[in-house]
Amino acid sequence: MADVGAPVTMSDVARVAGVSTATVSRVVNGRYGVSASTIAQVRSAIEQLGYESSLVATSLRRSRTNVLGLVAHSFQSYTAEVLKGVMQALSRSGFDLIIYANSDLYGTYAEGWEQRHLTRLSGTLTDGCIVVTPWDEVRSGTPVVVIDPVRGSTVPSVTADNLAGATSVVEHLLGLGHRRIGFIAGRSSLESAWSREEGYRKALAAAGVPFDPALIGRGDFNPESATPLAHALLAGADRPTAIFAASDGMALKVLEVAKGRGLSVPGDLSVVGFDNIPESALAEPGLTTVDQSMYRLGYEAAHLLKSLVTGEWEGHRRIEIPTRLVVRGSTAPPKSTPGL
Amino acid sequence: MADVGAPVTMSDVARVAGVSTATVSRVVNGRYGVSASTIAQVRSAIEQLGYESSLVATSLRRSRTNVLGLVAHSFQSYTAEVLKGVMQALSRSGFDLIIYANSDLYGTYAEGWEQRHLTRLSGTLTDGCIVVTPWDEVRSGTPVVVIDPVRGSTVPSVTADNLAGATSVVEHLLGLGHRRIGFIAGRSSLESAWSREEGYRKALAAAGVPFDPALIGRGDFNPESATPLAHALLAGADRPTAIFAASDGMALKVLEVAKGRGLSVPGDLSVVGFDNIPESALAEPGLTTVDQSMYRLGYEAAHLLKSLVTGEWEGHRRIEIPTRLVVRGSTAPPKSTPGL
DNA sequence: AACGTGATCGAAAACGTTTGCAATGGAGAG
DNA sequence: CTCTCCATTGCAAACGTTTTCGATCACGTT
Repeated sequence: MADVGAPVTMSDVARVAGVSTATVSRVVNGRYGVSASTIAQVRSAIEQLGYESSLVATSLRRSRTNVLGLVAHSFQSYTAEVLKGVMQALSRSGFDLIIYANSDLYGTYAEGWEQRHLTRLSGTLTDGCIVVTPWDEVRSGTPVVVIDPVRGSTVPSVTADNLAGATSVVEHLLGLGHRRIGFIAGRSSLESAWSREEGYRKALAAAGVPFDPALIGRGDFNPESATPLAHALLAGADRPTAIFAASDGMALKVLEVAKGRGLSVPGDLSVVGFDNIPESALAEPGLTTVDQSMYRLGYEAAHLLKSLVTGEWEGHRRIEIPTRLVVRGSTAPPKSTPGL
Repeated sequence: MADVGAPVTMSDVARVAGVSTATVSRVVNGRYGVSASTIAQVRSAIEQLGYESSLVATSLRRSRTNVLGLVAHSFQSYTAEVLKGVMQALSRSGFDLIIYANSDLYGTYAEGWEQRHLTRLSGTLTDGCIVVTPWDEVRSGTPVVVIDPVRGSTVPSVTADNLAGATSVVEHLLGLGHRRIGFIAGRSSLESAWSREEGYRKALAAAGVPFDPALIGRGDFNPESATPLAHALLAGADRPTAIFAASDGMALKVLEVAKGRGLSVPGDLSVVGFDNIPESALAEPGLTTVDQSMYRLGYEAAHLLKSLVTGEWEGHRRIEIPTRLVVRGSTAPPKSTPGL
C-alpha cells in the first residue's frame, strides 16, 4: 500500500507527542533523562505515525553511523560470494551494510569512479568501507579495507595466499609429468597477480625446470585478454603441454581456444585456473583450479574493518587466507612425457 | 594511501578559491551564472583538495538524489543475478544504486526490518526503491517496485509469468505419460506461489486428470519445508510418479529425499523445480526446471522504477516476463505408464 | 547625469537530526 | 517560607549542501 506523501519527521512526532524534537531524539536513542510517562507518549506517537529516523540526517549530524560501505566494480558471481561473507560477519554486529554500485559502467566517469564513490560514502554516510575493486590510490577519511590489493599497498587488506596456491598448481602439474608449463599472468599491478607468477616461477625453479620467457603470456585478469595469448602459446612448434592461467575466467578462454584449435583437454593439453568460480565446475571438462574462499575473503575483510572502525586494535592489518587445490578433469599426464 | 583527517568540505574549497560556498555549489552542479574565470578557480581548488560532494548532505537538502535503492532479505545467487540486471538497466542512466543489507539476519529486528530499511532509505537518500524480499505491506513516500509481490498487491511489481511456466511443466510431465503428479506449493501469500499452483491445477484439468488433494504439499519456498512433505508424498502406497516443486530449492530437497528412500530419479520418480538456480544444473541428475530470468526481472524492475521516479508514465505498473522450460535429466517417462 | 538591465556573486535559510546548555519545576532541607 | 538541588525538558547551534533572494557592478540608454 504505497501511500505517497511527505515522510514523517521527528518534528511530526514531537508535535503529536507534545514535546520537543530534542526529547524525541533522546527517546529514540535511549538517552538518559526522560521521564517514563514522556517516553510512553513519544513511543506511542512514533508507533502511530510509523516514524523511522532518517539515515541521512542522522549521518550528517553524527560522526558514527554504524553503517559500513562496500564498493565493487561489478557484480560477478565472486562479488556475490564476497558479499555473503561480509554479511555473515556483520550479522548481529550492530553494523548495517550499504553497497554502492555505480551506474556508469561504461560512462564518462569510468576512470576514477571508485574514488568518487568511496569519498561520497566515507564523507559521512559510512564509518568505513570495503573496496573490492582493484584500485591503486585509496584516499579516505575513514578506515578502508581492500580485498585483493595492488602490489606494495599499505592499506589494510585481505588476500588469498596466492603464492602457496600457485605453487600447489605447478607442483600438481609437475607431479603429472609436465615440464613445459605455460603461464598466463594477471594484471601486473595487482599483488595477487604478482604472487601467482612468483609461485609459478619458484615452483619451477625448485623442481629444476628452467624458466622459459616464451611460455609466459601477459594477461590482465580480463578473460578476453587470454584468447590471443592462448593462441600464441599454442601456435609454436614446441607448444606447452599444460597452461596455468592466473584466473578461472582466463583459463576458460584457454579451454575454448584449445578446443577451437582441435586440441583435446586434458589429452593434448592440461589447463588450470585460479579462483574456483562456479562456472569452472560446469566447464567441460571440469577445470582444475585453486579455490580461494571468496566468502572467507569477505568475512575477514568485514571483521578487520569492524575492528578498525571500533578502534579495537587487532594487530594484523594484512590478512592472508589459505587456498586449496581443486583437481578436476582438465589436468592429466601429458601424452608423451619426454625426459621422464 | 589512506590519509586520515577531516574530510574536505565545500567550505574548504570556497576558502581556497576565494568565493562563497554558493558559488562552489553552482560550479559543481553546472548551474548558470558563474563567470568563466571563477569556474576555473573553483575547478582548480576542487582538483587541488580532492573535493567530492557529500552524498549525505546533498540528499538532505535536495529532494531528488539520483540514487535508487534496493532492499533484499539475503544474498542468494538469484539476488546477485537480479542485481546484474538492475545495474545493467541503470548503466549510464545517471542513477546510482545503493543496496541496503541488514546485519541483523537473525536479530531482534528480524520482524519488519524490510520496512525499517525502506523507510530509512526512502526518507531522503533514495528517489525510489526496488524490494526483492517478499513483504506484505509496503509503505513508502517514494516510488517502490516489488519483485515477486504478494498476492493482491497493488504496488508496482515485476514478476515472471508463473502461470505459463507451471503449465508448461505439467504439460511436459503429462506428455511423458505421468498421471499422478505431486505438487509442493510455495509460500501461499505470494502471488508467484499461487500462480504456480494455479498453473498446475489448470493444466491437469485441461488434460482431464482429476485433481487429488492428497498430492499437494504445502511448503513455503524454504527448501527445508519440502523435506517432510516429500517424505509424506512418497510414503503412501499410491505414490506419485512425478513431483513438481514450486521452487528449485525445494525440488533439490525432493531429490535428496527420493534418494534417501532408495528411489532412483528419474527412473522411479521424475522431479521438476522452478527458478533455474545454478545449483540445479549441477545436481545429479540435472534438475528439469523453469527458467525465469532473474537478470531480466531485475532489469525490468529498474526500468519501471526509473520511469516512476522521473514521472514518465509508462502505462503498465505490473510487468510479467516470459518463462522457459528447461528439460534436464530429472524427468523421464514413468516406468509403468498405466492407462496409456 | 540618471536610470534600467543583465550578469555575477554572497548571505542566509532550509533539509532532519543530535547535543550542549540553560530553563523550569517540584521536592527536600534549613 | 526560602533556598538548594536534581530531574526533566526545551532552545538553538551544528553537520554540509542547495537555492532563493537581494546586492553589487559594469554597461548601455535616455
